[in-house]
Amino acid sequence: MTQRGYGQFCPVAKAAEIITERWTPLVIRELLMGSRRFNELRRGVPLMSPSLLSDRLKALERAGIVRQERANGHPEYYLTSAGQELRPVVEMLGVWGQPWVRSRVDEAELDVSLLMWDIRRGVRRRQGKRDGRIVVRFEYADAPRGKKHWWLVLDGGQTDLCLTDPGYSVDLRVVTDVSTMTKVWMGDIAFGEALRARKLQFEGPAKLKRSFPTWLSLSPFAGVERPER
Amino acid sequence: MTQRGYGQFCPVAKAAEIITERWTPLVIRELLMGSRRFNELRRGVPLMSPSLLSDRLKALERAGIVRQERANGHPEYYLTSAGQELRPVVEMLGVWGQPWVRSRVDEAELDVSLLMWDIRRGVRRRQGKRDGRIVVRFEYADAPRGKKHWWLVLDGGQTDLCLTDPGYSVDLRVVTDVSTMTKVWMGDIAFGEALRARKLQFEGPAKLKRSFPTWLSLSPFAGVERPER
DNA sequence: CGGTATCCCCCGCGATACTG
DNA sequence: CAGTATCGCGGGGGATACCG
Repeated sequence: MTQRGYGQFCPVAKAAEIITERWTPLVIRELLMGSRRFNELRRGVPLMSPSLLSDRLKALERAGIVRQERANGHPEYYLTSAGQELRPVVEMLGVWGQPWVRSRVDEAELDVSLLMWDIRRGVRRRQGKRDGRIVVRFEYADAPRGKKHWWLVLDGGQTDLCLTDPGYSVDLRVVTDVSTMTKVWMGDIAFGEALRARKLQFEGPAKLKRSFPTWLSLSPFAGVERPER
Repeated sequence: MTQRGYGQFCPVAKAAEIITERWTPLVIRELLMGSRRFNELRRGVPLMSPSLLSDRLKALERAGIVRQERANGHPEYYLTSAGQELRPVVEMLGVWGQPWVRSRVDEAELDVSLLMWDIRRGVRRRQGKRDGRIVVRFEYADAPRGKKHWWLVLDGGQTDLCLTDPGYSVDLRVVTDVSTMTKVWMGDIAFGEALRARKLQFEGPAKLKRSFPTWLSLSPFAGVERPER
């Protein structure tokens, strides 16, 4: 954004100088979503180069938005209170963007890894605790080689995501395609709707099939009303 | 911002692709503030080149945020309803930025023209109607040559701003410096405070002096609470 | 007044490799 | 895992002039 500033004292301008730099809103989004570690942040913005992420984190630190801390030897990035106050800004951005997104579901932007990473993050943990380990296997026929099969392992409140068979027996199989699962996660189509249209199939115990949609949490913007444009 | 997009389907990313491009938030701010004509917009973002402004307006039109219309022969730019829905975003940006601005009042960013333009826009019109024409002369000793004296002419609900004596008799003289007037307008210091500190002086009928602060409207963010950072 | 056209610089950022 | 280092290019955007 060649951010030399706008030369204006207006608060909108001053705020924009910092947080509307390229990638920065997305980095803040990741931090707001709870990502802490460098590579964790990277997974949320996979197309951003590591050096640029590093630059941005430093810029945000200088701006008083981010603070780096060490947790058992590892650096972690936290939002300061000033950073947390950006939540409404990012939220409004997403709320505004939701109808826009709906109008064009760009196939080129479908990204299984990103989707699965979001799903992993959103899983409501409590479920895992009640029923011991649960292993869900996602199968995307249309995903690129090496990204077709995903294992989501819920165990004792912890959630792991694997691209290689962790060896546990699979409790639930979800067979679908990237586009459908993305739309479901985005709130564009309802879970049951996808099932009925046979765009998404389930295999497993009835009880698990019933509870699955309750602990698979959708995008934070899935519920936003989307009036026609 | 080299806006090739972020390659993400997330609504925050999609929204950011459009409205966090360089200058765009400020252009939207100007439109939200009621600017309609091309050169009127330019005055709000004086450091932006006209070709770039033109580009951005077209991009915003393509994005469905702005619509160009012709009013008695002259092109005017309006926010569509999608564009108007950006008000909370820009507002939150300003509210967030206000404390940041306070911490550094960058002298280099003081701009009399911008300030006077903002003041002109904010003047509550009704006053002019009641009392016929009112001419206020602003005198900034520290302003650059040719920008020291400003005439604000309120006449029949219309407000004009001149850099050359329009010839009318002056009803009220305001003598101050750019930094002080900017701080007052930003809500950093109260009007009375500036008066008491003799950083700002008045000359004119007592009645007008009393009413002046009531129809000189301050920055939309003047009232925002600014906790220490 | 309301923009276009052009030119060119510069640096942001993408790519890739590498290190502690 | 958590970043740095380096390099090169592309094009964004600043400056300026000009046109309808």
